Amino acid sequence: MRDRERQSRSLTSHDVASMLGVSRSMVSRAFNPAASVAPEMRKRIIDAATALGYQPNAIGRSLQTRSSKIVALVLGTMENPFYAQVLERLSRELQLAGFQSLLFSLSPGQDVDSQLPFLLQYNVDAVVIVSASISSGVATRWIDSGRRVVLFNRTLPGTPLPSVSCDNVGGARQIVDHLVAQGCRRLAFAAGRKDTSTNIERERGFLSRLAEIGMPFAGKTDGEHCTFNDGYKAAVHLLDHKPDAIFFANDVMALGGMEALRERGARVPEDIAVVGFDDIPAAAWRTNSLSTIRQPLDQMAASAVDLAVQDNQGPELKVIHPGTLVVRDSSDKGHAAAGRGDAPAETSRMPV
Amino acid sequence: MRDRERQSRSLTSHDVASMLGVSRSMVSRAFNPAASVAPEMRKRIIDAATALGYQPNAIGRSLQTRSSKIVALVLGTMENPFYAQVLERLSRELQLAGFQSLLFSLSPGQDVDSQLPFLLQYNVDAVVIVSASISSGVATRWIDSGRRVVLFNRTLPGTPLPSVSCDNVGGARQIVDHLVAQGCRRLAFAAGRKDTSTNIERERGFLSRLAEIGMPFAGKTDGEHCTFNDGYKAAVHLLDHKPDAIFFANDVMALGGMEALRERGARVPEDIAVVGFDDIPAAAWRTNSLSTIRQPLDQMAASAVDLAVQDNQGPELKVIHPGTLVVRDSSDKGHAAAGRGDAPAETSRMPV
DNA sequence: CTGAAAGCGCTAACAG
DNA sequence: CTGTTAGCGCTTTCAG
Repeated sequence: MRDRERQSRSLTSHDVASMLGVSRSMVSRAFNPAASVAPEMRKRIIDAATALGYQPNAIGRSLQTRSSKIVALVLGTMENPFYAQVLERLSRELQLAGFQSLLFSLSPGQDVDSQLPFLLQYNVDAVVIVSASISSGVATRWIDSGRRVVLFNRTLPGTPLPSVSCDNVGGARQIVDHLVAQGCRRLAFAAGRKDTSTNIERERGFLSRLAEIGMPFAGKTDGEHCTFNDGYKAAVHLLDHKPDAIFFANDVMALGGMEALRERGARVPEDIAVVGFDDIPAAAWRTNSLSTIRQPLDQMAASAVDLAVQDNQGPELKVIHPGTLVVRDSSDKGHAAAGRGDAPAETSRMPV
Repeated sequence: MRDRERQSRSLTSHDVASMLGVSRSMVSRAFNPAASVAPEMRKRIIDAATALGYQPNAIGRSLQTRSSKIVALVLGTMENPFYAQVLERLSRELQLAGFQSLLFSLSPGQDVDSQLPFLLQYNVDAVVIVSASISSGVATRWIDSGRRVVLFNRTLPGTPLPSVSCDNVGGARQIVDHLVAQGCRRLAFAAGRKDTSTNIERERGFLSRLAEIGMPFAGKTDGEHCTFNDGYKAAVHLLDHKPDAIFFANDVMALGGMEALRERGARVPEDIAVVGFDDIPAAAWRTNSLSTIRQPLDQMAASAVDLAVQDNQGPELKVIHPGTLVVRDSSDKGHAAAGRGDAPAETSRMPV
């Protein structure tokens, strides 16, 4: 239908400009909605550009504008499927806002600091740190360099770094109330990594709510990591404390824990109720049917993108989204051993 | 210890050059190992640069060299945890080779074509397409533009696009042999999406091996997608055919299928053996203990990076890595109902 | 081995 | 509204 170039040298604004007998500035302006250009002029340029297959070169533009329209996403291991979801939402949300995502996958043990020079080299407009640790020294150097840093599901005490996270404290408190309402009286907590703010907050919420209602807690374990295996081991240890409910720091651990419980002959939820945190896809699989706190990923991703690239330097430097308690079989004594339908239990009962 | 700038304007090669009384060219050369520079001169420059905190700006360099040192990673949804692993390995491998990864997460139904203009804008050196469909028209346009396109776990018949994948046909054949050795005689196949090459190849291997050994197959289902739910439904349907073994097109489906089987009272593996494909982390969880074909991700990622950025324009345009059969409880009739140890079954028995 | 000059592709300030 | 001019930060001939 229309001609198409076959040369490998890419076109420049000069090419389309000279073909139309206008200046390079005009084709630049034509692609900038905010620039004032005669409507028919703009149309003529855009038409010619599309016919030729011309697209403004982002590298050239970045050099001039000092903005690459790229946001760096830094994350550690993705052993926890929750982070795969986070990554997906964040990058989609960024695309919607006209940004691209540069991915930095850190090897275990490696911290952000070592990769920072590379980020700087690419003039990224902002950095979203998802599941990795950053030292406060580096963080302030970043802020000084004028770039924005946003922490996702992490907070860094002592630095004014904007962050967005789920209400871990509130979620844990919801869980306590739910378990107590189910008739549980001996609640235990299986912690993940001690040095992550998510884990610390979930534990704090759990303990504080228990204290408020005057109920002693049955026991807790400290974990090295947050894996299926850690959950398994935690459950084995916690069995010594004879709990009637265990709150695991995240879903992956809870799944491991449930397996241990089943093997030891403890029925879930009749003998021991189990609740996790995150609402990963596997939690909804009816094999597991794990009660959990659902993190509002879409809203969290949107907030993160706002903080990273929108220039609403508003007051909300720490955005906290409430999570939703999703009650499934693992903690629902009322429905325990009730009849099951024909389709997998992807739908779940929500609390009233 | 050493002084550190606190200005937000970033340093340029000019800054360090003028401080040392040399030309900008020299500092550029100092950072290029291939350039000929007097050793002590290079040291002087590098020292000054590090003291100042100077790093060459990648955008400026890209403009000049026409190489951004960025590779685009295109992928669809990450509902299947296998792709999270793929992403992680690919980006790590790229970093090792000195490249950064630009991530393109496509919404369901969206194809690569629509995002292509953006990729072009950033002068990415190559594109690795992981789990998405690309039209052959677009593919050839890409090749014409001089950039390299590599398909990961996908092939696009009719185009000479380099690809790297696991030996799906061979893996499926291994599975048939294994199941037959276990005494199974009525093998069924639960397919995933009909339009993915992985699914097609796995089915072909399965059927061809059955034909070779003269064994009829017990039945198969066609899936719309590749989810847990699809596996569940497939298992329900396949039960009508009274199979004694089911090969699911991937692990996620197999997990869904096993759940359906358990609910219907079919014991795994005693009544029905189950095998998946991919070896996602959840397959090793002892809850599931799913036999599967492990894809050699590290090697596959390395190959993909080679094809994408190394200039070994060798003959191997289609790299196929063999998978490894991992036998776990779900297909191991010999060990079925055997005693279990104290630790989760992360280790697995390999075939002799 | 080093310096000077040119230019990658683009946008923005300044005139008209 | 449009053209001209001047760089963004870097590498790369080309001379010396």
